[in-house]
Amino acid sequence: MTTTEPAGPPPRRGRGRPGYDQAAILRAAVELFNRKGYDATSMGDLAKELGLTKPAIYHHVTSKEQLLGQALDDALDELTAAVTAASGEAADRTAHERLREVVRRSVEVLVAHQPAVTLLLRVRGNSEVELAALERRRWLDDRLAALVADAVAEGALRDDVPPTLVSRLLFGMVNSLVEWYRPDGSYDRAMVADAVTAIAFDGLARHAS
Amino acid sequence: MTTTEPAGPPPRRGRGRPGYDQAAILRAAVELFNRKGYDATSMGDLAKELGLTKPAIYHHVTSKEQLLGQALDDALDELTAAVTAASGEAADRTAHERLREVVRRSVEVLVAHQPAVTLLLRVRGNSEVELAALERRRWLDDRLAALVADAVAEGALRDDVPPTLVSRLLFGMVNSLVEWYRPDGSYDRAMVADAVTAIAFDGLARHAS
DNA sequence: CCTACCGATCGGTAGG
DNA sequence: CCTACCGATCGGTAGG
Repeated sequence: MTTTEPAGPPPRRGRGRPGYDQAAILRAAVELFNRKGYDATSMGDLAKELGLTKPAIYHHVTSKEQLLGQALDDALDELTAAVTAASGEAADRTAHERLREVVRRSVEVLVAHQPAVTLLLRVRGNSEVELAALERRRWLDDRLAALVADAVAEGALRDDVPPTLVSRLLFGMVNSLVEWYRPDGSYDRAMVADAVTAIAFDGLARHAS
Repeated sequence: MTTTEPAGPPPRRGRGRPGYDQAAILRAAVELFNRKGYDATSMGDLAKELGLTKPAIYHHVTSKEQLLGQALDDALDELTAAVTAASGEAADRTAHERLREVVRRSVEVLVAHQPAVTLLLRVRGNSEVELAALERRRWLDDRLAALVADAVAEGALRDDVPPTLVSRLLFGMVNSLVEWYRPDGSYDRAMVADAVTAIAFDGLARHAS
């Protein structure tokens, strides 16, 4: 991880002019891409946001698409780590246990890396970069669907709904976090992870217990 | 409702040239907006899709933004009807019953009007048209959250998760349908509505019964 | 000579 | 419904 300073004026380095590094530009770009949409955001918008000129941005970055690609790779790396950490090395744990852990870890990644994941979930496949991201995302979806299928086969989950449908609805709920979650809002990370897990596995209805 | 002909070559009207009407152009536009994103779709793309020239499109349509606004209004009208039909006229039904019906009706609207609703769910607020749509959408979200709160207060739903959080996760799951549902796919409308309702209220876990 | 930038403008394309 | 265009703005780069 790079140092994550709070947003604000560019840090002064040495006695030169204020300077941004690649990471700071990427953060600002992702924030803008999410607020306005990738295509609706111009490099001029990004420059204005940073208080730079457009050419100054190209001193740090090779293209708009590269910024997108890096954000998507960040999100995909985190999600892949979450899925492989929880779903790999079966043996000693049931599919049901691994699925619960994947859900919890996914929520944590969504919350911790919300901007990048939000961008990922909106990708349409309009370029090579986007198509590559969609392919990695499909791989993740397949892993998750397989895990759900295992948990159903194991007898831990209801079998009156097709596993692929269960998987889509479950991770549809998880992914919907990016639409409203705000790190400074009323709910902290653990609370959201608990709520998602509880509702997904036990339902909204009041418990019989 | 206008006549909904299957997609295909433009219908011949009388002895003139092949002609599109506003509704046909709107359908094609919404399909493109969803496939590539609104901003990434040019009016030239739409013209090519329809086999027309760009100016020919402007014979039927006043602006790109107007096409967006009409699609968003369609989606919002349908969703508003679903919510008011199910949640209004309380008296004889519990909040829990009304909530279940809203969920079911919402799923049906999403499936029946998927292209327009998909567009709605991706709106970022980049223009007056989009801001107006977001405002109507917020009104719907508030109605849904109130209904969930009533059902919790009634004792029908679990009270260990804040009602606003429950509402967001529940309709996050419902709305995620637009990301993958295909009318020609393996699941029909009723099956999806049943699955969503069952999973949402009773959870993924196998029943004790 | 480096870094971090600027004013101006490139070739193309947007909506209309 | 087309050919022929407009004002503006796009992502990206020139020299200094």
